[in-house]
Amino acid sequence: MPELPEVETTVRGLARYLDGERLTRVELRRADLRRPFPADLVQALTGATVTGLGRRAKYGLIHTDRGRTMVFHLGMSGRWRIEPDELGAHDHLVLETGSGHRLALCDPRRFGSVDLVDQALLDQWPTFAALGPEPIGDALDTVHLLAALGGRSAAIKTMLLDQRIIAGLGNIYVCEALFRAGIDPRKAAGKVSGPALARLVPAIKGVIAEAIEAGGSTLRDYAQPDGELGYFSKRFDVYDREGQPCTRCAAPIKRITQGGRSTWFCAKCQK
DNA sequence: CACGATACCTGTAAGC
DNA sequence: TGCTTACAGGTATCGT
Repeated sequence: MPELPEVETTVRGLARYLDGERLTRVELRRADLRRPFPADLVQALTGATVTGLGRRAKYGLIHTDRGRTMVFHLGMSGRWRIEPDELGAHDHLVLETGSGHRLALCDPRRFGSVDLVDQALLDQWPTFAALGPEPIGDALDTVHLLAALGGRSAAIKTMLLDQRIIAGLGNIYVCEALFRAGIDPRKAAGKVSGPALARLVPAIKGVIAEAIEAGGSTLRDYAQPDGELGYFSKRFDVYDREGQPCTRCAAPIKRITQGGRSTWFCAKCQK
């Protein structure tokens, strides 16, 4: 489910129910996701007031007035359910607010995670310290990509999924960005030309920004307990389109496996 | 160190 | 219909 745009949409949606709210009840319904929940999670959050929400890469941030931030990752299948009619087997963490809202972190595959981090130390938190620049904003530019990818022999597709190179790109948007930039996903990262990397930067920023915008435009769906989160509903150019015609040249889109994951691309448009 | 393979876990869809 | 297999939006870790 969630790549950066979906996490951003999720955080914006959660803010409407959590920002400024006191957490009156915190319930853990199992001991772990990918890792155990923090031992003091319930104690740390119960009675705390949410002072703001944020996002770093694919991590969502819920800041509290106790100086601690709940950091959540949605993994492959995670989402927050708003005002669920009833809780199911995959609703692992439940928050209730002073205004009477109830939110449940639902994650069937349990690849997600929840951590508690001192807000003042967030940037130094090892997980965050290792991340590359955000794909949107000024931090990502051609100079950074030239430096980060220079001399690397792994495929550009695989490198772009590495959160140390760029923080927040996932399989969908890497495939889409490489298509927009006209870059063969199989090409060694260090052999992608400067002009191609210069095309890649706006391709990445564009596809991410459009996806966030699309998510934001369907934010009202967020309030529906079983509603989808408003994923990039626009038709993808290549993702999950094996055998279908390229939107630019009509050649059939190909699917290959790289690093154990599917890559879709147009062999004619991407060199 | 760089890189590829594998593990984690459940649901869904396709194939036989 | 029922069983088996492949695959899914991510990340950490283990070999080589």
